[in-house]
Amino acid sequence: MNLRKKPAAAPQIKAASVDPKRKKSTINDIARMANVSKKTVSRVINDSPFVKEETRLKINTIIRELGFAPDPQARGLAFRRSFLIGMIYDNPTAQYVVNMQQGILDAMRGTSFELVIRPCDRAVPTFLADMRHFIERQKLFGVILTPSVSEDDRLVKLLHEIDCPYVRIAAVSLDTAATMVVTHDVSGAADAARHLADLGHKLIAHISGPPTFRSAHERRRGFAEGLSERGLKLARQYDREAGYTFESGIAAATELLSLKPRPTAIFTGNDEMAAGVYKAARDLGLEIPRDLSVVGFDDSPVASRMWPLLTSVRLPIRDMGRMAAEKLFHRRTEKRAQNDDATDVIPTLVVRESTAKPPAA
Amino acid sequence: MNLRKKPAAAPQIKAASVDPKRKKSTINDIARMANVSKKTVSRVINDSPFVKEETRLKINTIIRELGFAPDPQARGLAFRRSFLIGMIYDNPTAQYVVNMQQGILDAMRGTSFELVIRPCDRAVPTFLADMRHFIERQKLFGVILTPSVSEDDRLVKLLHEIDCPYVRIAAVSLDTAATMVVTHDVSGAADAARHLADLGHKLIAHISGPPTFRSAHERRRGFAEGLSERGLKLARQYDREAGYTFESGIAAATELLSLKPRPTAIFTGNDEMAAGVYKAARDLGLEIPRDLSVVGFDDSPVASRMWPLLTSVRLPIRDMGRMAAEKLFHRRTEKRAQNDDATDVIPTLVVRESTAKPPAA
DNA sequence: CTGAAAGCGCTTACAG
DNA sequence: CTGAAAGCGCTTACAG
Repeated sequence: MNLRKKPAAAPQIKAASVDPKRKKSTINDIARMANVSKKTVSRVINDSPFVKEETRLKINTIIRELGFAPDPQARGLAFRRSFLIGMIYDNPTAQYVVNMQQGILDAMRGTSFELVIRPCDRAVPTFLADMRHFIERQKLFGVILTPSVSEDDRLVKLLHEIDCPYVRIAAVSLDTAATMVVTHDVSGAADAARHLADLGHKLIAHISGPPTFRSAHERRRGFAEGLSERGLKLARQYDREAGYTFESGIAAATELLSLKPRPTAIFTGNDEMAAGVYKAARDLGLEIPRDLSVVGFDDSPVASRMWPLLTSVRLPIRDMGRMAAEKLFHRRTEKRAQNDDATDVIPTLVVRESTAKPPAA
Repeated sequence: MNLRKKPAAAPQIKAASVDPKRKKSTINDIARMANVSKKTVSRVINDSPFVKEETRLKINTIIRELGFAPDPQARGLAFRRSFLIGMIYDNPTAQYVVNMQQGILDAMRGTSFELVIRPCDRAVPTFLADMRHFIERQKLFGVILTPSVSEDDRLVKLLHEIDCPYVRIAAVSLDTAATMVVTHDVSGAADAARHLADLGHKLIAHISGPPTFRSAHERRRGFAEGLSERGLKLARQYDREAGYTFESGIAAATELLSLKPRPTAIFTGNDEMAAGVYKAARDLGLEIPRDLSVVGFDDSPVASRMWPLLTSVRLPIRDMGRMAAEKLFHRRTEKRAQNDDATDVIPTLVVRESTAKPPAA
């Protein structure tokens, strides 16, 4: 810590407000200058309706002139709740995490909240104890949960027990509308299925994510539904489970592509696995999209760095973060009514170069 | 002291400690039970040497039994400084940001600190005011700066003015050793140069990052130095400036590859631009590495998703985050001596498939 | 080595 | 609509 102490500069309040080392003003200073009690200043800060308009105006003017901002720590101590929002996540995709953080920060701009981040691992034995410790100790105002930790019922139960507000982001509604941002992965996956069917594919395979992810189920389900709309079926032997990773995508695709008849199209549960399909196809001498069409999910940056550019299903991650944070803030305000509605997000299919008509049989 | 709370087995403190809604114990409870003043408990919490060993033991036992953890907000209010570490960054690469966050969190595990994140844009007019507001309002314990915002002298000047401890991560030492984690990009870039020279390349080009990034200069300089060690020179027409983005990489590479004689190798300031080189090469019908060798910098995940796998220079980002945070913590302890040493990070060249002998002339 | 008092900057609970 | 008192859970400054 930098311990250099400079003698306090200007005692006068006037010149002091330009001096970077001036003592920051407090609610007491404002109260004194406005000739009211600090409690009244507190009322203004907290938007209490029980303040005469004239008083409020006077106080607000002084606050603005002094550039006063209430100390969140002091406020938190008295409120018995901090102004910290926690983001709890276990999504391994960096771009997802960063976009989500950005979205939450978008919503927090101009508020007195700050974002504290908390990656976690649901598999460690101390998971729940860690989360509880984190939340209670910091007296978090609330938390935002992203998949797959957002699907963890033990955690949500804990949140209720310790009375911590939360918003969950998930592929399907798992909770009351007021706590959910629902991404409807089913719909995006169905788009992918229709796209492939409409190109003329019949031998269509799917590589799904791990069963511990709800999104893996939803994407698979949506894909199957989309196919059946077009009179097609997801055949058992073309239906593989993998782990949302590049390597697991290679393995699953290698098996799939050695089948007879070989599928002419593969839809993967995320882009990482699609990259694995690319690798497996190349190793087998297959050309995309001539010999094989591929559709991913996420529209991550790799999707547009791959060659050929990957057709993928896009979710507006940043917007989702913003909406989740807004929901959390509004849960304590009069806007409750409108926030009791579910927040729905519909994915869109981004068609690029990795899909084409099936090879002539 | 170690403040991690273990869900300790409930002692005589009755069933309350199992009840999730129990009132959390405070320093007063501990004091009462230990038959000492709260000030003495405070001394134990803060590792003061002026406590009798016996007293310390007794108090620590009770603390452990009750699973007591001091309230960071109350502590912060009294200390006039919070237990929040800020990470301030403007690096656009998601993987970089996430790895850095992870590293900082690694160092914070088991402490009472939390990480608050703050992306920023040095170009907006309110940049300095925003940063100041952020730091002063939250009374941050300290901040960690990553490139390129770590190179901003105005910000560092502000940090001194408001007495905020900081650690800077940068490609070259810009400040006193105690505040720096230096990544020595020069060394990694020189490795890339030697690697290409040793393969037999003579017509070697470089695409550098934007001049606003110190790393862009250092990587270019290191590359030129590595070449000159091998008796080669970075020719003017083979030396291009771009923007660290995929698109700018495409543009620069397209120009470079239309030159006569065409360069047989390109070193790019980061992997994103290397991906751009891949694209440009493909569009021109050139095959990597047969017709063109490519080396990137960052060893980001795309490097091993591209085809052929990209040879790239790797920096241990997560470790760098951890080291930066440790430096920040230790600046207030007796370990000062050892932390006054600069922290040096040496990049390593990861050779993959994108480099080979130059085509026979 | 230990403690009683005052205070950090706010809000709650109560009173008017 | 407004205020005086007490308190949130800690630490500092002082005293012994």
